[in-house]
Amino acid sequence: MTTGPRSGAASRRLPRSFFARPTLVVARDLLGKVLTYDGKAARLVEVEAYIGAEPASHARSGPTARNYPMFGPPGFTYVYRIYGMYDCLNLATEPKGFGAAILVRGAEPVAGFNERARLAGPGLLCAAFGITTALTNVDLTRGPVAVRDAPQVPARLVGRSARIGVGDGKLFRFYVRGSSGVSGPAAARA
DNA sequence: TGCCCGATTAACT
DNA sequence: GTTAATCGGGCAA
Repeated sequence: MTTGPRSGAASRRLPRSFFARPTLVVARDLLGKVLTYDGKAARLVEVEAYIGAEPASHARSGPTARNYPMFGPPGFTYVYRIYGMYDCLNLATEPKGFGAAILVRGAEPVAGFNERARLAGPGLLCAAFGITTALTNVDLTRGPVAVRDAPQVPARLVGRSARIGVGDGKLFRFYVRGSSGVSGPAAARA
């Protein structure tokens, strides 16, 4: 996999307790962690938080056949299809009576991808991984999709901004400054 | 049952 | 900056 003293040993999955915290804290801490699925691995560099019944969230109208993982236990996936053609991966957070999840928007390839793989953008990331809505509501602590521990990104490299494609001014987007795995124009990566 | 539109992306002008 | 691709969810009727 990666180089380093224990390169062969796969790092451990993040435990349920990692996700069972306030969503904004989980979002910030997810930067630098490694998403794995189907022999592929990528370092997370851009995420967005969606918390409760705010208008921008799929949870705004309460639980439905699509969004129910947002209302379920922390540490499960929520995958939805957007514009009829792209899938987006979310990670449910917080033990709760309201819907909350983190949208995985960008990552840097670590292993298992071809050289041209592009993971900057939620639709592209899922397409590169092969993640589809069939993988919604799977347990990150036991299922085929996992998030593995890795060193925290230093605060000086963490950017925060409004969410992409969301009109409100909430600073719920977190990203790694300067990373090629961050979506959007250059200004959104600085 | 129909209509509108979206947590997107790429390919235009 | 604008628009097409493409379709299921949510709400009005």
